[in-house]
Amino acid sequence: MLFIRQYDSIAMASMDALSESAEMMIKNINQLAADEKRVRTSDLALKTELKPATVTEMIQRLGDLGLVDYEAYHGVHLTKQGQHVADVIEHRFNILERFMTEILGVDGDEAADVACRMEHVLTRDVEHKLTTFLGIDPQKESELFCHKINIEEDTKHKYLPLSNFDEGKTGIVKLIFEDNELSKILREKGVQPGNSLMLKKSNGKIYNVETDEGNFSLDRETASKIIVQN
Amino acid sequence: MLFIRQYDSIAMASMDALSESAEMMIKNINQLAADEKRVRTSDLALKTELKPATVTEMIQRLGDLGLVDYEAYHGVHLTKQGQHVADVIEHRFNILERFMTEILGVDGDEAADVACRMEHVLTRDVEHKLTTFLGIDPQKESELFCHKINIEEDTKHKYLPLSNFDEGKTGIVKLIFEDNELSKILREKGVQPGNSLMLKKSNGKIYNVETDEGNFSLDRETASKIIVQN
DNA sequence: TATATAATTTAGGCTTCCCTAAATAAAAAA
DNA sequence: TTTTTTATTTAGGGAAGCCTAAATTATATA
Repeated sequence: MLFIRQYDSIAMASMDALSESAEMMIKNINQLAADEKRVRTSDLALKTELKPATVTEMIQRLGDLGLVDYEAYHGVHLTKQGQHVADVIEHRFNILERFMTEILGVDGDEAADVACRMEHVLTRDVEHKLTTFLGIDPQKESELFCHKINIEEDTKHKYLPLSNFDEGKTGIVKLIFEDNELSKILREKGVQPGNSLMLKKSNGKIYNVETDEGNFSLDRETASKIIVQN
Repeated sequence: MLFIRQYDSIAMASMDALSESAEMMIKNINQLAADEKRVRTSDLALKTELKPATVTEMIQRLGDLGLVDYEAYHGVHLTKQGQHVADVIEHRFNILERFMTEILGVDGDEAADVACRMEHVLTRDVEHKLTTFLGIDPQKESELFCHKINIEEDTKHKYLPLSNFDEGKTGIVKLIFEDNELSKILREKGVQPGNSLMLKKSNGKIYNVETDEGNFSLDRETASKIIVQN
C-alpha cells in the first residue's frame, strides 16, 4: 500500500517518496543554510560524514528532482519544494524525538538517533496523531520550538509547593489543589496553571506574591496547595 | 552512534544490523514456516512481491550469514539465530502496530504499513519502553497475543492523554510520564495508575480534575502526560 | 598576474537489491 | 520410464549509495 502525498503540498502531490539518504541530505542542507547563502559541498560532507564526491552525486540527483538549486562548484540551496521537504522531515523528527524522550523516557542520544531513522517512515496521519497526542495543535507548528526548549530545561526544574519556594524566584504555576472559593479568587489574581508568578517575600507564614494581575499575600496552607515549577 | 546488540542475544552480539530487506525476508520466511517444513522460493516470491530470482539471491546471502539453512532447490528454514531475528522483528511490529491503533487511533492498514517500516529501526530500549507503555511486562512476551485480542474488541481511542480528554468524562488513569516531583505530588493526591479521575472542565489551557482525594487544576503540559482510559 | 593550495567534480569500482532471460533441476504426467 | 511442465537458479544488467584516485576549477598567496 502506498500513502501518497507524502509531503502534503500541491507542488509535491506527484512526488515519489524520497530515499532516506535523499531526505537526510535535504535536512542537512537546510540546517547548514544559515542565511541566503549557498551551502558548500565540503560542509555537507563534514556534516553527513560522507565523502565530497558522494555529496556531489547526491545533490546532483536532488537537482534533477528540482529539490535543490545546484550550480557546479558553487554549492546548493533548497528550492521551495526542497524547503518543504526539509520542514516536513524536521517536524517529524521533533515530534518523534519529543515523544520518545518526554513520553517514553528514552535517553536523549538514543531518541535522537531513532527519530532520525523513523522520520523518513512516518506518514502524515501518524505524524498528526502523534502531534495531537503530545498536546500540540498540529496546525500551529510555531509552538513546537518554544515548547521544546521549555521541555529541555524541564529536567533541571523542580516542582515545589509555593510554600517551599525561594524568595525572589519566579516560577510557573503547574497545579493547584482546589479549595473551593479560594481558588476562584486565586484565579482572578492570575494564579492559574500555566501562568507565571514571583514569590517576592516570605517568612514561612505569609507569602507575598506578584503576578501579572498584581501583588497579594497568602497564608502557608494556601501556598502549599500551589505547585510551582522553578 | 551505534546501538549494539540489536537483536539482544549472546549468539548475535557480533551481528551487524541487517538491512530492511533482509529482515523482511526473515520475517516472511518465519510467517510461511507453518510446520517444520522448508519454505519454498516461489512462496516467498509471492509473499514478498519479489521475483523468484531476487528471493534466491537474498536467501543465499542470509545463508552465508547463518540466519537460514538454505539448500539449493529445496527451500530454506530459519536457524536459531534467524528465528531470533524473526521473533524480535515480529515483536517490534506488534508493539508498534498496537501503539498506533490503540493509542494514536491510526487506521489499521496504515498502522500496519508504518509499523512494517519502523520495526527495522526500533532499538531494544525504545521497544521495551513502548512495551511497558502499552501496559505489558517486556519480560513476558507470551502475554502479547492474548492481550492483543482483547484490545481489538474495544473501541478505538481508548487511551488518551488527559489533555485530549472530553469534558465531563470519567476515566481511569493508566500511566503518568516523568517521574519527577510533580508526578509524586499527583500520586499523593489520587492521580495514580488504576485510580479514577474525572475531567470536570477544560479550556485547552487549564484542566479541572476531580479525584477521590479532591479537586485540582493542571496546566496543559502536565495534563498531556497523564494517560487516561475512557 | 602567476602559481600554489584547496575545493569540487569526474571517472571508475564495489555492494545491495531489484530486474529479465536463459539454463538447469525437480516434479508431474503420459 | 520418458517426457513435459514447473520451480529454481545462474547470468547479466541497472539504479542507488557509497568509496578512492585523478582531473578540474576556484581561491589564496606570492
